[in-house]
Amino acid sequence: MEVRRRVGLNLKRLRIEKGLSQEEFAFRSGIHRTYISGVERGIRNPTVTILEKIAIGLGVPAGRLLDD
Amino acid sequence: MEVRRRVGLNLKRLRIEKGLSQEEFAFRSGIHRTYISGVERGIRNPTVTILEKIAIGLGVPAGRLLDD
DNA sequence: TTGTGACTTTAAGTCCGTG
DNA sequence: CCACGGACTTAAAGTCACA
Repeated sequence: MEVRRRVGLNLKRLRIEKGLSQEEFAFRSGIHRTYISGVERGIRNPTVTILEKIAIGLGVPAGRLLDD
Repeated sequence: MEVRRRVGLNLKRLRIEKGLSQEEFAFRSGIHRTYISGVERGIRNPTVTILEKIAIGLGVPAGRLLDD
């Protein structure tokens, strides 16, 4: 519940830092746009394989997505 | 696929460092013992909420479980 | 450009057990 | 103490039309 929100905020922050829209990022990471939207809003509970895809798309270590 | 193995190895290493059996750790972290077994062997794809439970049980930040 | 509800398919996660 | 399997319930993965 709480960790999901953290992941979502980290993703959103890092994505915007990269200057990417959700749609652009979705394409880069190979995940559907609406799914990315759900992760950012903390309503999805992604698995580690999804976390890895997101991290690769952002160019950061996967662990960064779990930072406080 | 690869990230799962990493998580499993990290969990196993940290759990053994704590001197805990899978069963003891499963109880501490509130996860079923057979599931812990599967995560350690890399055949499970845990969600971030499970990752958090595991990290709390180990007393480490959740991101540590994703270390290389 | 993003949020949302609804949906089907796949896998997460639990519980019983065995060697 | 652990790997592993079968059967099961719940939730995630993945997609869509529309606001």
